[in-house]
Amino acid sequence: MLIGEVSRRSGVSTRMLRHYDALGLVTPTGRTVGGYREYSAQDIRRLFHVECLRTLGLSLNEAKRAMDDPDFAPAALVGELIEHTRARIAAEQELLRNLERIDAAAPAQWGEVTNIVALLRGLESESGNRRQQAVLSQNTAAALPVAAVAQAALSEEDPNVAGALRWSLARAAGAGLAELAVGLDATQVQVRRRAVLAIAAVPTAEATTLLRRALDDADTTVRERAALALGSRQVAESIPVLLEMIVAGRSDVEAAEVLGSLARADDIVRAMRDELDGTADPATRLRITQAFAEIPGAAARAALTDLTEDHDRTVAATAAAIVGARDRRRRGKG
Amino acid sequence: MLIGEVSRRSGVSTRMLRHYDALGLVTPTGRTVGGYREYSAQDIRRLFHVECLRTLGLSLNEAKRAMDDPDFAPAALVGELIEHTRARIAAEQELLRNLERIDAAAPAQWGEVTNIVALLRGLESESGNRRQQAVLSQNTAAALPVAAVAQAALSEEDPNVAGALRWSLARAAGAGLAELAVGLDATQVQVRRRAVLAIAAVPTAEATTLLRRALDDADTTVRERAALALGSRQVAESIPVLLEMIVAGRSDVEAAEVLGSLARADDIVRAMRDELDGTADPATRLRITQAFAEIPGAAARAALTDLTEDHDRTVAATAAAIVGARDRRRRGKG
DNA sequence: TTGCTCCTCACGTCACGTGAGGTGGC
DNA sequence: TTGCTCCTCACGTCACGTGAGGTGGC
Repeated sequence: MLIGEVSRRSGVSTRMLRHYDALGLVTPTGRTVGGYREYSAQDIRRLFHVECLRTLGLSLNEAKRAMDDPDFAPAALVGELIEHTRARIAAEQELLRNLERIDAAAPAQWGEVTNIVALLRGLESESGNRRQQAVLSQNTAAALPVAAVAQAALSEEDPNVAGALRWSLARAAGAGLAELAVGLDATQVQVRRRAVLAIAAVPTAEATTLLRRALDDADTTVRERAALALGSRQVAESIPVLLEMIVAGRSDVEAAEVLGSLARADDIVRAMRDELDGTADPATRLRITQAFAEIPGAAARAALTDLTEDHDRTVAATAAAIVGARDRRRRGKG
Repeated sequence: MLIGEVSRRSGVSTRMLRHYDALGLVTPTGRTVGGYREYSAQDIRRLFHVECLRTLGLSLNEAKRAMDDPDFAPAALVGELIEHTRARIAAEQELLRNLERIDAAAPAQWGEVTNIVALLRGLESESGNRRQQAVLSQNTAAALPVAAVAQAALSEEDPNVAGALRWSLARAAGAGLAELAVGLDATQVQVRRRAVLAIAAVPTAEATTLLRRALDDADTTVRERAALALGSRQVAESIPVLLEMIVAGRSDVEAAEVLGSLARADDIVRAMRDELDGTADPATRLRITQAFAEIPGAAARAALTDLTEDHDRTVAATAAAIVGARDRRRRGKG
């Protein structure tokens, strides 16, 4: 069979058939009188062997060795090919992720692309300083790969870097919330805690909705972070958790401050008086008493006046001091 | 900054820095009196841009265009890069699957590898003939990528090719059963039907265990195929389904034959008499009567003798004919 | 004689590595 | 003077594509 027909049947170009001949990979057994290459059935079979090995990723030289060297066993090379292929796939998938993030950021110029790539690479750095710098050096106006930043915020262990990431997301005005929402459903508590902190920094209605969901979280810290954020947003559902914090003495000062900022003072005072009646522990009663200082209005004042006659002398003294301070403040204003 | 320091800081070889210079990609702004390349801060920044674009998979020429041509927008090229990357990943994953199948077949020589690749490619052919040929041309002694063959058997629509695949798997003496077992749990009925047929062809105890499971399948065909196979293996659990087949008139001849081959004749006869008493449909009663012909032993003979006096004249005549035939056979033997 | 197929030789591609042979500044 | 760095020129790698210029068989 002449080279043209071999090429047509095998799909290998005549150029490559001559090249295989030159390498000694597939040498036609004969030549015609005119000097044309003449391939035997055996040659064709050898050619198909070569093409088969090439589809597995062997180079021409490796294929030659595999076919000519009887000691060159397949097992080792196949194992190596598998390993290399896996590594290539992993690298390509990493590249694809980055490309998709760039695509999502919709950069208008190549300069922005460079910035995004620098950020993505920075976020993957081992050094906390580098990660920090990568986030902080972002241009405010530039396109941001929000999904990547959000995912980084969910897995960032360094508190400083995490803070920078939250700040960056907060500026993105709600973009990236979808990724953070996924973090709220994570099995790992740490991820949920990071998620609630990051969402709390986003000043949008969607963020508020997500924070409401976090109020039911199994983890106390997640619930309390959500409550503090919701309280600052004047969401009444946060009140029970905030009261719980005061009772338990966990971030009770912050919780009291947030409670005080909530508009529905009467409800809160009622709930706090219930808590007060329900416990005998002096430390708890004192914390609740101190929390009254943050609540404005007549109801809180009435509660404090009652407390000045409390049987616990420390509570009574504290209540008296707060009432005195309130009176002075009022007089100062008036 | 001289070329050596630039190279050390950027990780780009001096060779490539000169190459970038030659291409006009990154040209150092100045030269020293001695003719040394001198890179400015601006040049270095440009170099980092180039390297960033290269990590995205841009060629040097594309990077040059991206940086120099202000009309060359990123969106289109990034989209293209994403598409190409996806295509490459898909191709690499296909390659990986094949490599793993070859690895699992543990070929000792490259010739076997070629055979396996030819088989794998043949199985993926559009033409039924080619697929058929690929299976049949397998050397009996050669290493077989059983997993691939099993998966092909589960999805093969051409009945001839499917038969060849089952035959090939049956010879593999139980290898590939794990993949076929997965097919038994498929949501698609067709896959489960193919799975039970393929498993039925495998003459091992593990196959029998799997067939028992198939007796509970939601699909009638799957159950009946399992029952026929189990009956031939003398598994009594198949009896109810086989009886059901006779009653319903589905493959009742085969079912009766299998029932007859089962050793526990008395139990079967009792079950069949129960079925007979429970139905008034003449066609069903006739089929059951005919099925008695396949059951050896005294119990079947007694049942037939009773049936010669059945109020249905066709049933009575059939029973009489079978009893007559049995007597002749016995006399012939004696 | 006209197409067609085949031949050899050789350059181009792409992103480099690796010399050879020579020079400049400490 | 001795290292060290830098210079240019150029070949090699890998798997090809694409000619140029020429020949053989129908």
